[in-house]
Formats: sequence, structure tokens, C-alpha cells
Amino acid sequence: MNGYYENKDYGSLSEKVYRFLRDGIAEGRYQTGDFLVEMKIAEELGVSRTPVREALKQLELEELVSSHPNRGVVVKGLSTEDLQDVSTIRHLLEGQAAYWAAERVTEEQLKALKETVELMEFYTAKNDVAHLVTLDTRFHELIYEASGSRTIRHILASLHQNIRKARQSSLTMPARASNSLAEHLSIYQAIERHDAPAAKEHMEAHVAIAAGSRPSE
Amino acid sequence: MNGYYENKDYGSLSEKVYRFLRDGIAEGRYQTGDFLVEMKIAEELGVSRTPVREALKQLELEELVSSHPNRGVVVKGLSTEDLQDVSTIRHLLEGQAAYWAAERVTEEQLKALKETVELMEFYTAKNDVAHLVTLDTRFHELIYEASGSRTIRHILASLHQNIRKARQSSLTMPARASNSLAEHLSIYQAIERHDAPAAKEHMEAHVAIAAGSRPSE
DNA sequence: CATTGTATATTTGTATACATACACTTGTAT
DNA sequence: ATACAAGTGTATGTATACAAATATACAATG
Repeated sequence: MNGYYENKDYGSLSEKVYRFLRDGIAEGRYQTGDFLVEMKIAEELGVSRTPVREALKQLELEELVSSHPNRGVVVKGLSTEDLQDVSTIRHLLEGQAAYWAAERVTEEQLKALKETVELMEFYTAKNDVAHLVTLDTRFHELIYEASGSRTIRHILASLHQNIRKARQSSLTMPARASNSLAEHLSIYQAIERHDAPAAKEHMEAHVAIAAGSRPSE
Repeated sequence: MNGYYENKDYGSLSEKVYRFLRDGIAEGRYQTGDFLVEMKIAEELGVSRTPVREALKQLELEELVSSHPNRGVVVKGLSTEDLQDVSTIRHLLEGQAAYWAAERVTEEQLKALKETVELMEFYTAKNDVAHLVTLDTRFHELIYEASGSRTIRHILASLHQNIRKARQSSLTMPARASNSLAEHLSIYQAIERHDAPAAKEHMEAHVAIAAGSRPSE
């Protein structure tokens, strides 16, 4: 564990604006093709244009928006092919992350994973999709963390933004939720017994299924 | 081909500053641990702090530097493990990119690839490493392009910055250069006959070898 | 002599003012 | 009526001024 703050300045205005916009896109408040106008956002949030610019830059580098020189920033739509590609890439990378996680996971991280899965059990029983989405995100991020690879964590966290919408709708189906729980459990158990190949396999299956069950776009 | 400019504003000051810093890091002019001070860079290049900030933000998101809140931006060192991880990730992704490229490549792209390989032949004979590095970059980028996946292109282009140093030193060895040529040729030929699995295999071997031949760090 | 507190200097974080480029509209001429 | 051109408005690109935060040096106190 590094002593310092890594690089995320969670307290800064830029960061707040970034999260506001990112969540807005994921939740559909900003739709594909919408123009994100610096001044409007700045006024809406009561800040200046500067932190808004930083946030937009970050979104641009995550491919959530695309910037047209001197014209503005528009919310980027992910085509069906794009989503397919993202799926394939996640398949590869999440599998590798699970593999590494099984090899490198610490006791603390295992405990956190276990807790997350247990909470998932609870909310699956209650059919509480909102909480499940949050937990799903946490589960995957814990694995990125446990993989010990800054690079893979960075890439997947970034891709993750692209697929939040898809994941949300996929978990919305009740049947999917309970299957998903079983899959998470398998992944967790493989990591717990440090079985890297199994962790990879289960994760790949999990990602593939989640992608396949995506509703028509 | 999209009609508009994608998102890179090549003419803007921010972009120029970005490239200046990125190349400086790759070429070793900025060393690991160096602080990149906005004002100094701004003065050095005769611009204001604003475009410098944008450039630093971009570098940060590419994990080439890390930003410490209210303290500054330091050039990030890639540990041996980091480089190993990057290697593995490239292995996975470049393989996939080659696979897709074999399926989706256009005539134009094939022609560009062929030209690049032929130039590589020429400069390998002349032992001109500087040109070979450029061509190697172009070759890989053409494949990203041919893969038709914006996402994979984006990720790999970003990773590419991380490994420019490594690639440069790996190509410096004369023996490596001619082997590398043969590998590129195999990849090209597989793509030309639209043999996706072969393209993937050759690319994976190529990446693995290039990584393995890295000199001690 | 070590440790802690304070002041200062340096640097980032944010706001704002100005410049520039593009799009759209309006007016005029054919 | 339509086409083209010029002007205007809007939004980004850039510069600069100011605020906040942190490290460092120095002094005071135990």
C-alpha cells in the first residue's frame, strides 16, 4: 500500500464535476449526441469553466465523449460493435486480472471480497437492483486491486465506465441476478484457494454471460 | 473513415505541449521522479499554464506521470513488475487486434502495411535503428486501425507510450532487428490472407519475444 | 540537542477576462 | 426565389490574476 494518495484528488472540484458528468452519462441524463457546453455545466454546478474543462478532458480520454476542435464536446454513443469489442476486451483483461488476483491477493483483500459477496447474497434475496449494481462494481474493482497491476486496474476501471449502462440493464433481469451471484461466488472461491486458472475461467464465463444477456440495443 | 477530426486537436497548443512532454519522457530527457512544474514548462515553451495543465492531465491519464494533489506532477517510474504486466496485457490485446485486423482489414490498409514492411526491410539492411523504431510504431498502429475497434486502438496507443523506451532498447540489438523483421512479415502475411488465428499467434509471439529480449532494467 | 510551531515561499487549484474560430442568420444581388 | 457573402452570436482556446494548500526553513521552547 502506498502511503500517498495515488493520483485521485477526490476533494477537488474537477473531480466532483467529472463524477457528476460521468454518472450523468451512465444514468442516461446525458444522452448520446448531447452537447456538453462548458459554460452551462459550470453555471449549473456553480463553478468556473476551468474544472469543467478538466473533467471533460478526462471523459474524452475515457472515450465517453468526443471533442471536436473549436466546436465542443458531444456524448459518444457506443455502437453495437463497440459494445461487442469492449466485451471481448473485458473478457481478456478481467480473466487476466482474476488470474493475477488469485496469485497475489492479500488476506485483507480476501476479506473485503467475501464481505461483498455476502452483501450480494443479501440484496439478491431482496431483489434490490440498485445496491447490487454498486456491489457488482465493488467486487470487480476489488479484483482489479488484488491483481496488483496498476495498468490493468486503470484500463478496466476506464472501460468500466463504458459498460455501466449495459451492466445496469443486464442486472435488471431478476433471473440474471441470482445466476450472477453464483458466478461471483465461484470467482471468489477460486481466488480464495489461489487457483489462478479457475479464477480466470470463471471470470471469463461471467463476463461472457453478462455480455450475452445484454438486451437488444 | 469518419469525416470529422476524431478528437485529437493536433494544431492546438495543448497538443503540442503534450507531445513535447510525452517525447521528453520517452527519450529520457525527463527522468523518473522528476517534478514537472507547470510554470517552468510554460515559460520554457512560451505558453501559458493552461495548455500545460491539459497536457499534464493527459499524461496522468496515460499513467506516465502521477499527480499529487496540491503538490505537483512527477514522472512515474515503471517498475520491472509493471513492465511485465504491460507486456502480458499487450500480449493479450495485440493478439486480439491482429485477429480482428485479419478479419476486417481493407485493401488500402493492406497496402499501407505492405509498404511499411518493405521499408522495414530496407532500413534493417542499413541498420538504421531510428527509422526502424518509427516504422515499428507505424506497423502496430496500422494494425490497431485495421482492427476496427476504437477501444483497442485507444488502449494500445496509450500503452504504447509506456513501452517506447523498452521497444527502443530492444530494437537496438542488431540481431533482434532482423528477427523482428521476419516476425512483422509473418504477421503481415497472415493478415493478408485473412488468417485470423495465425495473425493472432504470430503477433503474440512477436510481443512475447520483444518483451523477453528486454535488457536488464 | 531535539522537537514543535510559525512564517514564508513555492506550486497547484480556481476564476475570469480576452482572443479566435466556426456556425448560423440575414441581407442583397442575380 | 435562390445563392452567396458578410456580419453576428456562441462556444472553445488561451492567458492571467488570485486563492488555497503544502513544504521548508528558522526560531523558540522543552
